Amino acid sequence: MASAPNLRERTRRAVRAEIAATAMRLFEEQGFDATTVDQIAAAASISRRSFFHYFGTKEDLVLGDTEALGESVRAALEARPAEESAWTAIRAAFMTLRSTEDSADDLLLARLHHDAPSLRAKHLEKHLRWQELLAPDIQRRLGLPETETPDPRARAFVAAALACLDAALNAWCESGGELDPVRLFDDAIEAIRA
Amino acid sequence: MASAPNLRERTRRAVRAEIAATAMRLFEEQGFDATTVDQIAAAASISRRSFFHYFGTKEDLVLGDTEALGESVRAALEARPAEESAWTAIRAAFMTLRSTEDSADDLLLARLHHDAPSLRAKHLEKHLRWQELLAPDIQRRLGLPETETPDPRARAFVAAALACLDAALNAWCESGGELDPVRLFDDAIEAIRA
DNA sequence: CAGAATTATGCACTCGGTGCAAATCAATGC
DNA sequence: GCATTGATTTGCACCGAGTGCATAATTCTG
Repeated sequence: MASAPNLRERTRRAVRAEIAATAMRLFEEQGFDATTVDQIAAAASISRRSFFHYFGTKEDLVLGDTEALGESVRAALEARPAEESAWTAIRAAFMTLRSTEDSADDLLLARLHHDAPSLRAKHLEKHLRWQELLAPDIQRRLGLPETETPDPRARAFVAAALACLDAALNAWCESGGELDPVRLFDDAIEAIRA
Repeated sequence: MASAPNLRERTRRAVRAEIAATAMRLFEEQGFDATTVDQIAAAASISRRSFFHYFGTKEDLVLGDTEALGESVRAALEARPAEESAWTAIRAAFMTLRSTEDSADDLLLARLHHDAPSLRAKHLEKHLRWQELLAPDIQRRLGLPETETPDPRARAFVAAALACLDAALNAWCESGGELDPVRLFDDAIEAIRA
């Protein structure tokens, strides 16, 4: 579906994919910070300037399309029945993320996040963005009145849920993929609410 | 206390304070991102290179000493009675932060945080650091066994508490200092645990 | 006051990122 | 098939945050 609109779009996607692949190879070899954009561009046979036409920042290479993913989570959240509690609804919405990820190279991504401060920073900023996206629906489910700017309680709720998600994924990676991420997530929530 | 050990230390502190003051003035006038380090250095009658001897990054000007503050919170947390629950203990530890802050220019700081993405990023990284600092004590209070690397549940707990703190302070700032930050914080916790 | 230790400064450099203008190349109408 | 149009590629010059290094100025110590 939507495979070949025209040559332009096809090559654009292909080039983008190859840049990302090349970059990941380099990151794996030398680490994220030690790899420069010039190296990536050279390895992908592209000019430095063109690289920045495909990816706005170096971090974008490893942190996919934040906005699109956030929107999909929001859609999943709002698709849940209205009577569902905030926790069960957001839990279900997060579950939709699992399908897209391939556990094979997820460990690599996690390892990158570990030693690259700039990556962690952008990752957290992504969460801030999601916070704004998911807060309105959660606000409804918490029984709070609608407001122009999200209620701090809704914001805190979403941030806490994201914190549980991060902690779970982090522990899952540190275990080398052994532990069950869903179980870790549920345990984290349990710890907070107890 | 510890006022004048020698001239070196005294001038150092004085210069540092004046750099910070000058910078805040410029930030207030032009915004954080629009103010360059060269401007700050020039306005403080100091060389650009010397600026970086006083502050490692531009963000450090507005985000005080992360490590020291984190340590003080950790000390406050560990000073709480061992039987106290994780929530009440961490709440009490956070309260010790209130005394140091002067509500007058806190609103300015919050406004800076708002339109400066790099500041928000560093702020969140600070929280990550605190997470590691506070997790061990919380882990004990949650009745979890000791581990070398913190239990994800403890990490999630601390992150959630920090999220509540941030949401509360954020709402407090947006209200122009009208709302009660403690009340906001407690309400945020309540929303999560309900 | 002389020598050791800090601190201040200038300089050159790296790296991420952006604006601009010229060149290249695909899509479209004729 | 060809010219025009519009997007893409590229090079170039530039900026701003940091860093390493060597030198000069200054404070502390004997």
